[in-house]
Amino acid sequence: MKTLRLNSNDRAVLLGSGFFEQLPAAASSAILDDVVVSTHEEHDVLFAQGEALDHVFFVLSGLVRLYRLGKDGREADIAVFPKSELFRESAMFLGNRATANAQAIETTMLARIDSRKLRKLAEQTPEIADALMQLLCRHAQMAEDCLAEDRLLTAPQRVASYILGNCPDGITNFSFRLPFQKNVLAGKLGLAPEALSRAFSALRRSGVTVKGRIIEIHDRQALERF
Amino acid sequence: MKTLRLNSNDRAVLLGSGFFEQLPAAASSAILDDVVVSTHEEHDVLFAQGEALDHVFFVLSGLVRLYRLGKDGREADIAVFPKSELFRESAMFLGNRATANAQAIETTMLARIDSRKLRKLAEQTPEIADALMQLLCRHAQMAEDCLAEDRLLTAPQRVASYILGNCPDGITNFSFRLPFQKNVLAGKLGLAPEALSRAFSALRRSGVTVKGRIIEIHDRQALERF
DNA sequence: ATCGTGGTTTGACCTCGATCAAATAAGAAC
DNA sequence: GTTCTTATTTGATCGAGGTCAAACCACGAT
Repeated sequence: MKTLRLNSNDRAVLLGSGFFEQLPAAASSAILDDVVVSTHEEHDVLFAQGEALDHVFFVLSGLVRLYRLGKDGREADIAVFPKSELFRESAMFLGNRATANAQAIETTMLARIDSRKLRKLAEQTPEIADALMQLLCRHAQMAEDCLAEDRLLTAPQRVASYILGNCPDGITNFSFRLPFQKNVLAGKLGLAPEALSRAFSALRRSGVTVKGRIIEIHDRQALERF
Repeated sequence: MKTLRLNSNDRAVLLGSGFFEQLPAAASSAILDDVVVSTHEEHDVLFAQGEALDHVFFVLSGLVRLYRLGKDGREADIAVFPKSELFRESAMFLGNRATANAQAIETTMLARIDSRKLRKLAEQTPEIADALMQLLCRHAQMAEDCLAEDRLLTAPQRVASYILGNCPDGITNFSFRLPFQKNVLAGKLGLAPEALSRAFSALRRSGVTVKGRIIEIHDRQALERF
């Protein structure tokens, strides 16, 4: 891990993200004032469950996986954060302790925002508090969705749901490229890689074609029915 | 469902809860100013997925279950809220739409706080914003915990974890009464009632005794190892 | 005490997905 | 291209839980 200062490109990425977009420029500047950037190699562990965390993280580039360890060593993914996502904002309000491990899935650059300072700024700036609350809700919502899907859907249904989430409404024919390895998708969906593979092949008869990372849909209806 | 005004007893319950406790009296009063109380019978549906929701709810008495429906009609519990819990605060920031169904598990009284107003007050009062953020984090955390447990633990382990969560640290011998039917506990843990029953009997050999709603633990260590 | 009703347990069976092992494909480096 | 390495797929097996049915039990109503 190397740490650097924020350059103007990084700054642009930050300001263009969902979180900062809705803030007045002054508020953003105040937050970004003393931000530090750190770089991480694939597989690097960013922090571990239980550690003290005094930053909130923003993914400038790369991909981060949040996961917990079972006592037998198995891993369960909680979330995957792509470029432009802010994460671990909730630690700020829960004693600054990490409740999960985080790992760089690929070469990753993070912006680190001092959490104490951010919290203080949130107290003084209603817009920041509001943006934080929206972010917290979004993340809570994602966890809730995930929980519901785990409990209600079979593996092929979860995969279908993931595909549909990446396919604009109303279109029947569509194709897109997975933003990460199938490996990672499997983890995100709470499946073993083998199960994901089998799920894809089960979806083949509903008009889903998989070539490497490219997913093609030929019949949206069929997927929705699945 | 009948609606009433807030009486002084209700008010005491509200003010004694984790959320209001940390607020200055003036802030609490402002929030509670035009709160309405509604009463619900066992099994009443409070709201359904997708409905517009312009209140945040507080459980004055009783028990509420939050759940989603699968397209085959199966239900998956997202959370169970006991007396003194505030819930659906996240809808406030996500377009005031319910993302799940809610049902009274037993006779229940709810205080309904106007969400638009609460959001406005949060903008003006940093303490309220802060309390809301803490609440959001707690709920996000619960969902995350739940997801991790679902993915990492077997049924008996989840039950053990639930029991341990109700047992003070450091004590080896302990007993408590379930705050609801086994039925409900099963749902909360993502299990069929039969599976819960079998889990309990699997834990018997680790020193757990179940008599009706009373759970007795005779060997904390054994439970932790499970 | 008796009856009923609804919660809980037990048994039998079956499905889904985890796991292990092995075969393939797909990149990356040369 | 060739080779090495790492992803992905496929096959075979197994176990955790879901589901259905039936027995059991508790407790309130009569």
